[in-house]
Amino acid sequence: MQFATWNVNSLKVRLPQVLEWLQSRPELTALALQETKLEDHNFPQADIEAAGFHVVYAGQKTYNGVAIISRLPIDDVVVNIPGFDDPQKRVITGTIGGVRLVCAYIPNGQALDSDKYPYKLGWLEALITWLKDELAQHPQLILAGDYNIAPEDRDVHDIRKWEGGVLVSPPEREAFTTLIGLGLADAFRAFEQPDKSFSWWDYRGFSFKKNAGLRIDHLLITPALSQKLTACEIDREPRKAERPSDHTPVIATFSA
DNA sequence: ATGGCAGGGCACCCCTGA
Repeated sequence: MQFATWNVNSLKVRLPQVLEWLQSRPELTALALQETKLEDHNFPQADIEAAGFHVVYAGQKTYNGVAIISRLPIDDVVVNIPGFDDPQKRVITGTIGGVRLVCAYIPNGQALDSDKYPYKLGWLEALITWLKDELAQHPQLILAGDYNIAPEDRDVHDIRKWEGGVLVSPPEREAFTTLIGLGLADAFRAFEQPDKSFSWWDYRGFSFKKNAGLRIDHLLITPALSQKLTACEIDREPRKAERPSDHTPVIATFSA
């Protein structure tokens, strides 16, 4: 079993790359997508199903939007965070092969003095509250997505350029630590990894070429899945494509 | 310190991203 997360920054633009990537990874069970930027009536469900996949999605115009593409059926689908009134489409959850997969696009926050920053912190609080319930019901759970949080300084190419801003602020990192405190593990850090491993690079200033990136896309997993975890990697290849997303996929592999 | 790139809406300049 293999699960991945990828912020595609517009599925309309990236659909061919996503299908090509899925075909290049026949062992992948399911892929969590963020920033589809498509209203549901424009979602390319038929194209994805024609390629042999199951798919569920929840989107809106211009911003946000999430989806799960899977080789196995997707059951018990929930959109957004139950009990949290949010007009933005940022979460979709389903059960795939006995694994509860939560696909989340955590708010960016924009700036510490922006209204979007308290929205981000409140959003994280609501996610954590709801996740406690989900975890009680699903021993095998993955919180996959674009967290918009670089958990540690080693997840930032140059902390001096980012400190004092969103993605690295202490309250956000504390929310990440709270998630770990629920018993979740950062699948990527379960293994020794190369220094300067990132999942996002700015489009500007040749950031990818300079590897001036951040690690903000994560797969947090429950103890029952940690026992089965055999690998976790960031696939940098899609970032080299023409018209790439600024994010690249993160993949976790589990033994049966 | 600033802007730089990309996508989308909408109607070409603005918003947002990270």
